[in-house]
Amino acid sequence: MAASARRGQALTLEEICIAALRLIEVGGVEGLSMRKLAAELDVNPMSLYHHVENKTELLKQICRLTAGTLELPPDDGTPWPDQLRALAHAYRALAHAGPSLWLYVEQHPDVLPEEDGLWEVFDRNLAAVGIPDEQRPHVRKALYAFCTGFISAELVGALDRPDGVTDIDRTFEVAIDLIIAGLERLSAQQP
Amino acid sequence: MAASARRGQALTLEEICIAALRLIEVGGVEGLSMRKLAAELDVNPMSLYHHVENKTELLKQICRLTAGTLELPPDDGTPWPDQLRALAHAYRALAHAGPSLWLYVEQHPDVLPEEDGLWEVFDRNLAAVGIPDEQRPHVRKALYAFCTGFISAELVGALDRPDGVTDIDRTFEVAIDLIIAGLERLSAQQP
DNA sequence: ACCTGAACACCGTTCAAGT
DNA sequence: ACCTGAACACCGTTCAAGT
Repeated sequence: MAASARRGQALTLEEICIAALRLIEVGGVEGLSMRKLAAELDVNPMSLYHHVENKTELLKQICRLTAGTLELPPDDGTPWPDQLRALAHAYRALAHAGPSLWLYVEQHPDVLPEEDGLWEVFDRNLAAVGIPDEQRPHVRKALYAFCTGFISAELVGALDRPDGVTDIDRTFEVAIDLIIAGLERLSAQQP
Repeated sequence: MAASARRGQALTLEEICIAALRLIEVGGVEGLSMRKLAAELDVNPMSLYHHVENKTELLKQICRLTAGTLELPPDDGTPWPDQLRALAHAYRALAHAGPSLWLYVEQHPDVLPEEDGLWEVFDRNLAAVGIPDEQRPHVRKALYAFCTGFISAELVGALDRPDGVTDIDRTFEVAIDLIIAGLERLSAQQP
């Protein structure tokens, strides 16, 4: 009674990841269970452990897979405000493509090896702004925090409530404008 | 075989909440279980359900309890940048007092009835900045998102990594400065 | 009114046994 | 090499029975 007993083909890691992603986007990360996943694949729950160390390791794999699809703005001569805007939009688009998983990554940043590309884009553009070296790591982290903070607040519904204003895309633009304005002002203050 | 069988006194809601808070700060919200909580109180797990509807309702109670301790800056004549700074620091202090619970609230904003006081402080000060009515809801949400975003990123450790810079308090100040600078610039652009 | 034990429907994961 | 069933140690919660 081998694989062919329950299913035609052998189980693959890719197959597992795809099914897991489907389950996650339906029921959230906390709605994913190894047993449900196995049922989805018509397989014994324990078979999964031949392809994946454990549940958190599976999640890590999936997170890295989707994080790799982030489209970073290239290092052409584009003015820094446009590059920062582009990065913010790309990040938000990625979040909207898989909200549950994105929220999981936000709370477990250690699942990603290091978001090198992201920091590079920030640094390159902060240099263009004219932020002094000493301040750059701080500003870089502030930008990161602002960006993830907005998206996270949006995804969990924290921005739905205080009023009837529902144009969240507009709010995002205003938020970006605010940051850019702040950077411009810091820039103007530099010698 | 009543209460006196296992414990001297009757079980109270307050007692349950305190024990739950202790467990949460030791092992995180996901480390809290009704069964462990009961063990901590030396009580049958099912006894808890006489004082609390279920686990999520218990969490809601605890969240509301601690959220009530946020110290909002009063509506005296203090200049708006100072008031916003004070609010940011109060919010961060609350988060640091109970990181796990704070992160839980951040991902489940519906556990709090409505953060009225918070929005009032924002609005009052944005009026002082001179932000036009039409933009105010957007800017208000942006400020909220930035503030929670920073604290959340800090708590989960997302700001530890990119470099050796560890003075996170300084980073927080820089982030606030950046926002204030942005608001000042918007303010200057108003007629 | 408050507490309890047994039970149900779930988890993740280990381990020995199968092909 | 890959799959499986039984088992272990956990969950939250219901329900009928106890005082």
